[in-house]
Amino acid sequence: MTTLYDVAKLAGVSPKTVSRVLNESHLVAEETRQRVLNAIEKLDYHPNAIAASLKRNRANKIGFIVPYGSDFVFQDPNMMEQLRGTHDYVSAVGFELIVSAPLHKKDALQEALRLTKNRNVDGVILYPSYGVDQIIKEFQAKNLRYVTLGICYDQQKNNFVEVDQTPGSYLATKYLISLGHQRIGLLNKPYSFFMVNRDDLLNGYITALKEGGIEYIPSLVREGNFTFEDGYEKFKELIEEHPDLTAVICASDPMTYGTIRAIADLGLNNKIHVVAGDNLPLTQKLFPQLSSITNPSYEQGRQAGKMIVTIINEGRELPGVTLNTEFVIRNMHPVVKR
Amino acid sequence: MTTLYDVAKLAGVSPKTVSRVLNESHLVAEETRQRVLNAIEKLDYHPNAIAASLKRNRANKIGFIVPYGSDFVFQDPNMMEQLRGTHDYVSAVGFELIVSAPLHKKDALQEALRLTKNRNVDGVILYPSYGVDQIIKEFQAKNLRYVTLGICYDQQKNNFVEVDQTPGSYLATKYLISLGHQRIGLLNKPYSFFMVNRDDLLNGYITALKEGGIEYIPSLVREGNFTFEDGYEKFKELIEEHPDLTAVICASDPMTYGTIRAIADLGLNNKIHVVAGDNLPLTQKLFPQLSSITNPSYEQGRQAGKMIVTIINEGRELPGVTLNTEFVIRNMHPVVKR
DNA sequence: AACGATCTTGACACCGTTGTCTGGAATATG
DNA sequence: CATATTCCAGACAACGGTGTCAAGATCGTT
Repeated sequence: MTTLYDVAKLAGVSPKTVSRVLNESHLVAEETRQRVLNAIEKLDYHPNAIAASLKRNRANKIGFIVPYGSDFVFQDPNMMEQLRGTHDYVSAVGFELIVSAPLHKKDALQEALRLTKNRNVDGVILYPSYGVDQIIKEFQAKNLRYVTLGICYDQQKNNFVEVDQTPGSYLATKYLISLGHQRIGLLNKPYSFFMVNRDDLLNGYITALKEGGIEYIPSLVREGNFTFEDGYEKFKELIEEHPDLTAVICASDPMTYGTIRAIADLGLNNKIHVVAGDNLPLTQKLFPQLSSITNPSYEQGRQAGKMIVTIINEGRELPGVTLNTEFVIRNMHPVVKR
Repeated sequence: MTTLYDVAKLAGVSPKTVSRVLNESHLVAEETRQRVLNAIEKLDYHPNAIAASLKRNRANKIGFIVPYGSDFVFQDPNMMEQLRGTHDYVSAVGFELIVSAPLHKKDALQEALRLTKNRNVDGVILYPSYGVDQIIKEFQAKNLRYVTLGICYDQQKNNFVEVDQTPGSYLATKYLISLGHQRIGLLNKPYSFFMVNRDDLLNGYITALKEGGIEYIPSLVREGNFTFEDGYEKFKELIEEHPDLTAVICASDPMTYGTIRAIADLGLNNKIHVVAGDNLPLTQKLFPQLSSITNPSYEQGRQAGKMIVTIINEGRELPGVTLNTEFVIRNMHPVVKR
């Protein structure tokens, strides 16, 4: 392969000058610059990114670490939206995106550490899961670059992009109440999962109930792990214990799909008012009639990408960002009360 | 950061010996090896992958290039399955996966070349699209490592993982005929899109019709670009021109979703027998009643990953691989004839 | 004309590994 | 016991760029 030296020789300049043309071009005379550019063109020269990385101690790569099997990573549409947001931002500013899902779940976070420590990436974005709260202590101790996505752990003051779901669930519940619903289920996100003292989704729900003068019945709330299967199972539990249920709010779109499937299987079509959880493009296409809490997944990923890049470039931690949820009404949904 | 030299000093050996311990450990005495390993542990040493890459001229990275905007890449579930297959294989053999979708579509393939030429990746997997047939000429001319995914271009003898969809569409059509269907639509993949002289999906369909003694009516076949939107539009066109249609075979799952939505919007629920195109996990969950052509997406991605890694390791081209489709009957689907 | 400031360029070392080559010690062979 | 072979370890250079420093050329200023 042709190197900087070949270009330098052809252009009759020093290697350093070629390097300058490739980088800080204002420090080189225009006439020289053109000579170098011609040589580059003639030789079809492409700078070796690895050599530059070694000298600069910069990989120009971001790791997107998902501590689940790849069957989750690449199948959860919500996660893909976040990944997409990250991809778009970091690639716009010259970083490559390395996606890593562990083959063995327990190795996931060690893999994140390894990637960072051996300089494969300049920093990582960590998807929430059990154990992340522990691993970020290591990142902090070793002064490594990271951002947590979707959540702020208790020991974090910085480096997170979280979402406050209070407004979305509050508005959704309000809306259902305004339609006359009295028994409203909530398929919540897993509280224990996050290891943080916060349950925004539930709080918005409770507040709205209170304002509507409706009793809060804890057994109307079930936790699920965001998956289709959990949506399916938990809804069945819910409707079994509360046959008078007329509406349900889902914490995620896959859970929404599971709920809809359960409703169909139980012959309850058009009997339950379902509110979706993420407002993903796919869901809007599949079920255009569903009102939905909006989860700013794409923006979350984008912000996380922006944050990690800034942290890397500025060499310091950054205060966390909190995004908000909203609620979108799609009136095509039949309103049925039993 | 600690380097090889620090470890060498602490262990009382030469840097090269540490390097040997990290790589070809059989050339070093067991007692020495332990001393080095202890030093590595004590210093929490992590080898600098970039330095090794520079010396070895190996990035240990694979590029997965999708010449569409990220809105396609990360939203098409079929593509994600392929990506997942690639991820699982390459990460199992020690490669990182770099996912790259261009921000501006026209730059996509140049980006693939750039990534490869500047040694960011050792090779790329190219998703089919306009222009790929041109770009692989450059890869071939420069002796760069690549694999095409899902298709074999005319000038290719090697380095592809294609899928022969003849069996799937043949069996699907046969099955529909056996149920008594006479007017069977086909929402085909885009023929022109691929720039190759082959339309396996159509051929299987035509063969089955012929065997069933049913006339092949070209206007029952519409091409779509795999998307939800195309499924929706093309089905509407189809049913408008052929109101006697009773069944339709879709080339992809997103097109299947579009078709199902169109059917619902037209009030034709349970009047059209739909055969899905990919047999994706998500589709099985959403619409468990659908029979489906199986598209070995995951396996395709996996094979492509295996192929590019082998090509890189052995330094030579590899004969292409052809995967087959099948057909899965799910009998829950109502059979309605009009 | 002398001087300093600015612009432009190059020499050189270095980033942190690994490949090549060499050599001594240990072991096997005749 | 001499020699060949194998095993183990180190010296050195190299991968292909970039940072630092220094220096010559050019220009403006007094």
